Amino acid sequence: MKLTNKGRYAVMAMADLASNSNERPISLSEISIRQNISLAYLEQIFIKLKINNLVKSSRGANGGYTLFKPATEIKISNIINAVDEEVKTLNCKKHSKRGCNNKAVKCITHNLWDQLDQHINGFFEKVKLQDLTKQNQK
Amino acid sequence: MKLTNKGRYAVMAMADLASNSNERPISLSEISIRQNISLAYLEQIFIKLKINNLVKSSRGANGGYTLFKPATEIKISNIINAVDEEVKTLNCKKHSKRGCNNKAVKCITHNLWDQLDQHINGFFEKVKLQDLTKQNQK
DNA sequence: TTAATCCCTACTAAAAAGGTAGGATTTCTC
DNA sequence: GAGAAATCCTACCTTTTTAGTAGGGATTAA
Ligand code: FES
Ligand code: FES
Repeated sequence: MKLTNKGRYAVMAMADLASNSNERPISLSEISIRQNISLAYLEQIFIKLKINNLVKSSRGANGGYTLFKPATEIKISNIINAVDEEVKTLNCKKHSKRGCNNKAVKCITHNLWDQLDQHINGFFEKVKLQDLTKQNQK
Repeated sequence: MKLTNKGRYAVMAMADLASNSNERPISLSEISIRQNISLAYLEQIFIKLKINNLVKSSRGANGGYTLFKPATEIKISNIINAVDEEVKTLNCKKHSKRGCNNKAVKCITHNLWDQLDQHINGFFEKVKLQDLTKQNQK
């Protein structure tokens, strides 16, 4: 399973966007400063967020990014998946009959990882971006 | 967060041990063949399992490993932790006041990762090695 | 026209993962 | 006592992934 800075940064940046936007686009340099993430790295992350229809961009001076849809409709899982950080706990291909280690049968721990997978993804499905905005932080 | 082959192998090997032992010690070469894991790599894993009192060893011919305590009393979290695969989703030090990125305050996503952490670790705490033995596989 | 901004591609340094290699030590069995 | 089977121990290595950096190009508001 993977969960690294890229995924964390993506969620941080989206939360920043959701917290600070009031219609106007937010530039990456703003986010870079507020969240202390390198601008060039942010750019790479936002390309993926854009491709996945989580944000839209406006170019040129005073440009920046805005959420593509309301923060109530964006799941954390959408963000994580967008930046290629799928939560993958299984070692084998999920929809194959074969197990890991090239065996013909699923291994003894397969069910465990499968359940964990559902457990984690269920969590990411439940939480919305809205839940992370300043307004909702206690 | 980390969850890689090492942790998976450790759980697999422990499940193998729990499934196949009838008092006599099980050698790593047996496990290596059954689970298709390199012997030398298994050795490294078992050193850690031993240090953490999850297995005990008997050296010499006919030696091998046995569970240190009943499979009903070994949690998956014990195994994962033993091989240094702690589930760590937070970027910052948990018990510090400082946030990630060296900020003085916890970041906007901190609570999310903290909850995820508890979610996953709760799962690993609930499941016992016994649940993975052949007898319990449907 | 200029500055701010997104867009795009390529490269790279450092760390982690996933082992391999080689030998030393212990203990059972013949 | 010799050999074989096993654990123990340390060092090294290769590949992949992570986490960026660098350098420019295209677009647009003022
Ligand atoms: S993880 Fe699916 S078969 Fe081992
Ligand atoms: S993850 Fe704890 S402060 Fe950001």
